Amino acid sequence: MSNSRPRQRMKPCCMELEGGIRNRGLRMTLPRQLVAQVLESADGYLSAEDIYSIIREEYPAIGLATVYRTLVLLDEMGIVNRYNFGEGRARYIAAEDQTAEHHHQLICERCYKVIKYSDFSEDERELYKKVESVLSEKHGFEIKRHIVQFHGICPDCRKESQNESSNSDV
Amino acid sequence: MSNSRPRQRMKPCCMELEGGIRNRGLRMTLPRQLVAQVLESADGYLSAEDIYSIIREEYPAIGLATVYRTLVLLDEMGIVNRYNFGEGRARYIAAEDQTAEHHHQLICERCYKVIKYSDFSEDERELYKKVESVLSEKHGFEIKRHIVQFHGICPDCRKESQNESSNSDV
DNA sequence: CTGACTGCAAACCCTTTGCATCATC
DNA sequence: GATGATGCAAAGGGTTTGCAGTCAG
Repeated sequence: MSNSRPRQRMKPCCMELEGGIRNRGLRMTLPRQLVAQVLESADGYLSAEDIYSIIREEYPAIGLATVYRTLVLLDEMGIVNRYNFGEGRARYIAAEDQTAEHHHQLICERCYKVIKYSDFSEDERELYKKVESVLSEKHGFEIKRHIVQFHGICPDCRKESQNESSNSDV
Repeated sequence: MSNSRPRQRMKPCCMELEGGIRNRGLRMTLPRQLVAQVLESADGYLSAEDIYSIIREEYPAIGLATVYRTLVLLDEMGIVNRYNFGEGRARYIAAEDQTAEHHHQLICERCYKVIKYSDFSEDERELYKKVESVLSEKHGFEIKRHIVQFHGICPDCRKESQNESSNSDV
C-alpha cells in the first residue's frame, strides 16, 4: 500500500545544482531540480508550502517531506538562504540574489509582506563590511552573512487601520 | 478536576507594566508581573520555556500557556521584543534595552549562542537612521524597528569542527 | 459580583523522521 | 544491482485555543 503515486524521472538540466550535488557524492533527482528551479525563477521569498504547491501543479507525485529535505540540503550547500520573518514558518530565496545582488528587507508586521531592496549606498556597503570585520575580530566569530530587516507597517495595512478607527492615537 | 494547582495572589510592584495594562482596561495579575520581571532582570534572550522554568521554581502554579499569552500581550504593548534566531523558537528580551540601549546581534549558526552588542560607531548610528527615513519615504512604510544580525560560527564551535577534522578545507 | 484571566489539555501548524519502495549511479 | 532518495504517514516541538474554574476590580 504505497505506490499510489508513481515516482517520476529526472529531466536533464540545472548545471549549477549538479556540481554541488555530485561533489558531495549525492544523486541528482527530479525533486531536487524542481525545488532549485522554482526558487531560481521566483521573485520573492517562498515558504516550503509555496514551493510544494507550485511543484505540485505539474508534478503531483512529489511529496512535501521531500521539499523540506531538499531545502535543508540546498541551504547547507549555500544554494538557497533561509529567512525567518516571524510568521512561524521559514521562507527561502535563491542564494544568487544573496551574493551577487545582496539585499535587505522591509517587513510588514501585520501581513508579513516582504519588500527586498538592494540599492544600497556606497556608505552602507562599506559600513557593513567594516562592522563585520570589527565584530569578527573582537568576538572571534567566523561571520558568514548578515541580516538587516526593517520592521513596520506597510501602506496597505496602514490604510486599513485608519479605516477601522478614525480617532487614531495608538 | 481542575484545582490541583491553587492560583496565587498578585504582589504589588511593577509600576511600569501597570500603566500599559490599566490603559488598556486589562487586569494586573501575578503571572503578568512575573513574566515582565523575569525579562527585565534577564541579561540575554529568553525563550518562552526559559521564562516558564524560571517562574516555575518559585511559582509552580503558573502555566506555560499563560506565559505565552502574556508574551503576546507584552509584545503588543511594546514592553518586550520578540526575536527569531532560526532555532525554531522565539526569544524575548525586555524592550528597554531595545530603545535606550539598542543592540544588534552576533549569532552562532551551530549552537545558537547569541552575543548582543551596542557599541556602535557614530557612523553606524547615523546610517541606520538615514536608511530608515529613506526607506520609509520610498516605500510608504511606517518603520518601527530594525533588526541587524551577523550570522556565523562562534569560537567554541570553530574549535570543535577543527578537532573533528584536522584536514579542514570546508 | 462580573467578566477578565488562568491552568489544563487538546488542538494546531510547521517540520522532521521511520520505513518500505523506487531509481540513480 | 547497491544504496541513496522518495512518498507516505506518524511523530515531534513550539505555540495557540477551548473550557471551566478563579480572581481582580
